[in-house]
Amino acid sequence: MRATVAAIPEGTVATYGDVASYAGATTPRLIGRILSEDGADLPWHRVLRANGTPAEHLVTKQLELLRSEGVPSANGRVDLRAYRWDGS
DNA sequence: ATCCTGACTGCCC
DNA sequence: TGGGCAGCCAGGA
Repeated sequence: MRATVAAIPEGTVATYGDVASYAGATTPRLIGRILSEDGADLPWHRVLRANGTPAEHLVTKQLELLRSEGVPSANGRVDLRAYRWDGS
């Protein structure tokens, strides 16, 4: 699972649901939980919610990091249609 | 064993 | 568009 998150290409993002699916996690919540505990060394900033917005606590920092990677965040959220990770 | 909480999602008004 | 509701997993009190 941690490997899955780490595999997310730069300049790309994925939803908790996606990561959960690719990583074999049974529920998205598990992803958030793991990330909050073991996500320190992972590109967690590339993981967003289903609507393209990051979690309240991270909004600022996450969008900043993404922006520096080439992922334009419009109006506090990312354009999933264009930057969503396809899983490969 | 039970209850609460949390970086979530999808479905249904 | 926006809000409510029920599943989900793990760890701590």
